[in-house]
Amino acid sequence: MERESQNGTYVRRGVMTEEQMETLRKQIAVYAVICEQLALLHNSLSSFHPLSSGMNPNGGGYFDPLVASSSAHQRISTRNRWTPTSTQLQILESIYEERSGTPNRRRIREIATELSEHGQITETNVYNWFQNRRARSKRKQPPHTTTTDAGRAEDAAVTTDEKRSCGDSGGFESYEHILFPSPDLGIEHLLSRGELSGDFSSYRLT
Amino acid sequence: MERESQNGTYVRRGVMTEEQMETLRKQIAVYAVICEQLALLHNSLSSFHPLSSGMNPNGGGYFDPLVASSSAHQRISTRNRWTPTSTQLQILESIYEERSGTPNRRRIREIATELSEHGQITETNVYNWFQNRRARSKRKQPPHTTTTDAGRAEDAAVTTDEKRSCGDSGGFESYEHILFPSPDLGIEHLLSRGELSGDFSSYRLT
DNA sequence: CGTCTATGAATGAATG
DNA sequence: CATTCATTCATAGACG
Repeated sequence: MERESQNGTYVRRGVMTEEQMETLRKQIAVYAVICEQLALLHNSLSSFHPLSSGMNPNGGGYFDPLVASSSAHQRISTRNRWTPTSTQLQILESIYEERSGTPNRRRIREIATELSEHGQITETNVYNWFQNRRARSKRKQPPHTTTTDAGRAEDAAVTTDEKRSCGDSGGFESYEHILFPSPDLGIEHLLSRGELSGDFSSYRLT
Repeated sequence: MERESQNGTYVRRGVMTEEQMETLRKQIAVYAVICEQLALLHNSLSSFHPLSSGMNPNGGGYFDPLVASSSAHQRISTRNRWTPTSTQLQILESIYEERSGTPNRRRIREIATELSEHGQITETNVYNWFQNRRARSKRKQPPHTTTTDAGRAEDAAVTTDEKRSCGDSGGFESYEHILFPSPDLGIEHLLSRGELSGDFSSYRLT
């Protein structure tokens, strides 16, 4: 299946800041979950009403638990390091956004408890996550202390450090013209046309 | 389990009208497209820092046979990974040699600035380079205990170092791989995997 | 063309 | 907190 990707999807390279990337990634994570849900739904529905999509001819809506994809060589085997599930990540990200301060011990515990419903997790994991998250997002803004930073000014042209440019969170508004310059296939377009909710905070997929 | 319906618009589990089915199918299709878009986008500007205008083989002994003149809008990129020019590499190596210590933030910046004379580079690149360099050289040399390095062969043998590991969360381990298993991510892919995090009914995006 | 290898990058955890 | 370490993922090139 080949996509169109004609002129429409042309994207200017080199215009996205690190922060924008993060926002994008979050959005992607959200869509991933949505799609998973839809996929599951689809699977269960398929048993009643087989669709044309190349599903498992089995019709049961089930799957092979360990599909070796084309280039995937992932081992589901033993890994000791905690890895957040996408759901957990989403929650963590939202929490991170709403309060920039370090969650105190109490808060950490709450978060850990909540997240444990979506997968294995410990308080230490949560703690570390916040530590790292903060430290790493901080590393991208440092050169902004002084206006008379002439010596560094030229860096912007070369290394193009991220410049603070987005203050919103979770919204596409600021980027859509960058992300989807094509007027016929923008996110806003897609969202507004369907019966599906266009707002993340209120969508529900029973 | 059965949703109480006040009017006919509610869906009772297991009983779906054709119309609802159609709606659902549309939703799936729409999300599939969105995800594709996001995936594509991700591929296009994968790297969080702009490496515009490609790698200029300026002064390097290398130049890409594929660099062309930035006309092929397709996905010319995927060439996102920074690759040091030979000149840069030499400098990096020499710096690494002279002070095996840790180049601090300040130093990194200097190096990056200097190397930018010989090609596109960012501080992050330099940072990563040293990071990797150190780690790599450490992994090779340390078995200097000589005689005992025979037992070192089994690296995959999980050295009983069971830290505070977490089992699985009943879902996938890393969301990113689910998201971008391959350039051709589509609903089919999601459907074929059919795996999801078990419960997703209560996540919120705020 | 498929596989292997070197290496840039991402990230959980540890250390000061 | 700021840095650093360790492990892993992903991909560009090399190789056959």
